[in-house]
Amino acid sequence: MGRPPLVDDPRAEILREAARLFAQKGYAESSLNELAAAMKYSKGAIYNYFASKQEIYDAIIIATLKALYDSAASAVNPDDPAPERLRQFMMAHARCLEANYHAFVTMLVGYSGMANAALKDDALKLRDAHEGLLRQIISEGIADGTFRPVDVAMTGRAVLSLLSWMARWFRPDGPKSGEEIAADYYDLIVKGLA
Amino acid sequence: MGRPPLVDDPRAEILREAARLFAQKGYAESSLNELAAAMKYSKGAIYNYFASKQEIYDAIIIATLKALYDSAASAVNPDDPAPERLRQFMMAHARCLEANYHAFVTMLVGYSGMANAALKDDALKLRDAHEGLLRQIISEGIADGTFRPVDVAMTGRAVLSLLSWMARWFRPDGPKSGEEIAADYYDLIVKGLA
DNA sequence: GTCTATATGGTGATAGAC
DNA sequence: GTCTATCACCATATAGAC
Repeated sequence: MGRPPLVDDPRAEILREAARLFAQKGYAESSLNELAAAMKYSKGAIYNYFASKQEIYDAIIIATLKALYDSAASAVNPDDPAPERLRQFMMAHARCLEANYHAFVTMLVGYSGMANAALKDDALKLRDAHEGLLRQIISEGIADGTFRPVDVAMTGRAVLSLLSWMARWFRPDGPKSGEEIAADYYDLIVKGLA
Repeated sequence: MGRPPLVDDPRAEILREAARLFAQKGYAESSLNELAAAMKYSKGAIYNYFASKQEIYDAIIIATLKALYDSAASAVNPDDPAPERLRQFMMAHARCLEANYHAFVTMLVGYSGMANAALKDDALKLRDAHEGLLRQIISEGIADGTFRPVDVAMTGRAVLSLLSWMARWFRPDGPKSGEEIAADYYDLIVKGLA
């Protein structure tokens, strides 16, 4: 039998470290030399787990989108009224961003070309599923009269804009937690400014 | 006397074409060969107007931030009530994004490292001035009772999140103009969802 | 001012020993 | 599975003719 890996789960470790690096410097600006140095691996070892640099990036994006959708889907309780479900959706997003901070930043700031067509398709499906969940909440809120008759697509995009942009300015060691910020945003979007 | 330039304003032309390229592929993924080819210039000619690729990027960011601040400052009429000024601010942002679409995308998606420390400082000052303008509108709206007593910094960030994220999904040839979207967002943020 | 040709360095990826 | 050594390539940037 072969020699055991140096660490428990090399693939996961590589993805974690790569996300940290990509978030800091951007995808193209990060070299595999840096990645190898940061995790005390050699370039050769990395290529034993991933066929290319692009494959590492793709894996980060897919895993993060999947985590985002799963967190939203499991946080939203279908039996609750629409406003409460919207709150659950937003809180889950913020929690997920906080838990996968570097991956979210990578997704926001990095070059967004996915090489593998099948994976790109998966990514789009996950994003659509996630946004679809949100739109359904808004639609049902309008249908039962708890929300004003707003444009569903536009309003969904507004909610996702607030949450997505968090990756740009949020800091894990900042004064407010992700959930606190999501709660503030929920209040603002539901009650409005006036 | 020397030979005249091939085009009227080579520097501006280079910046325009570079923004288009950076927006499409990202900063690091774009090469000066591509840039030169796209504008039927040679690499050597470009280096006559900019000392480095980084200098081109920096110039795009500074010019865009300046245009954004100027457009907001000149659109907001100090004599109008806070809600109307907020509307003016948001509409100006959307107009500016539409008019400088590729530069806004470059600013959003590109690698954000500015090499020149002085320029980086300028960029931060412009951004702060722009955000300060927005916060003042919100503050005065709260002070005179037209807005609820919300957290000013948080609310300002929310408004800028909506507008900034537009660079990610807005398409100049899409069904709605920038101003129409800004108007929708204004309604949502002022009236709320409920 | 514009071009072609070139210097220089670092990148992603591979080969092959252990 | 991990490493070192190396390849082939393409990038930014420069030099110098016109």
